Amino acid sequence: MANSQNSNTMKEKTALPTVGSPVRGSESGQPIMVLFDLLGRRWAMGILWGLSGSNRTFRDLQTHCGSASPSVLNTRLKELRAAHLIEKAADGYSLTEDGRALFKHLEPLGDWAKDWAPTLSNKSDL
Amino acid sequence: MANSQNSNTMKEKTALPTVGSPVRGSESGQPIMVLFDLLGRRWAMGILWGLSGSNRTFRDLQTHCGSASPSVLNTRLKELRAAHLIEKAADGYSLTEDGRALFKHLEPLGDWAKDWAPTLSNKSDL
DNA sequence: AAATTTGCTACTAAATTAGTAGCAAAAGTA
DNA sequence: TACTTTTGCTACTAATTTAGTAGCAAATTT
Repeated sequence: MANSQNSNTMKEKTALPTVGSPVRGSESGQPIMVLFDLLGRRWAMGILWGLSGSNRTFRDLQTHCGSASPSVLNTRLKELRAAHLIEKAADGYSLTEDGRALFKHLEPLGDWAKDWAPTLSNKSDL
Repeated sequence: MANSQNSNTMKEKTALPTVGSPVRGSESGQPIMVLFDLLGRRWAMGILWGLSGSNRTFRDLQTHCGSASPSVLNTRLKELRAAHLIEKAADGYSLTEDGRALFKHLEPLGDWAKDWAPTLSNKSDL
């Protein structure tokens, strides 16, 4: 299959967030904001979530992520790889050590969200 | 000042994420994805972060959030209020109980990010 | 009662994402 | 070996979201 991505194929418009530089959503360039910029991009967290269970191929991720268009999915995969949160394994994409560590912190949010989410429909007053 | 926002002034195009319905970034409508959709929107996490220290007025948030344009900031504030994560107090916007609980889970990410972020510049190979 | 500050709304431009089509390399099959 | 299917993308246009600027009315301060 076409693994045509060599080191400098990424002709992105969107800069990868880096420490010390202003990122989308913050001028500070503080680590937490860099992280938030990255994770805030569409499908980013969904990908991490999807890979937490098992490795997945591109096509696999595509269907798992509902309807993610290949262009966005691929862009996000590149970014997450550049951020060393995911990597390519023999059987598809997988979380790196860093990615797994991050997921550990993200996971509790899932449980919290289960309690929180229902209140949206109930208390909703806007 | 103009508190012209009565219950149904929100003529948004973007739907507020709710449980059970597909959200941006996921078709599942699972709580965690609803949360991610909400938090993933530009400035959302930055606002929570900003309010975690102290209450802030609209204008205050604007400067704190770097350069957030009033339109986006206001949209986000409405969404976060609808999600019961923030609310209006006498001295500006503040986190609700839910918001504070969520922040408790988000906070550790800040520490983790401090260790992770530097590796971006070092290991970067894309 | 001015002057200033606050909390927005409105509008246009720029950036990001969605969505569809398609193709070359790899893998599987006969 | 030749053929078929699957995988991993790239390219392109349309739709949606965000940025950015201007401005105004209510509240607050002087």
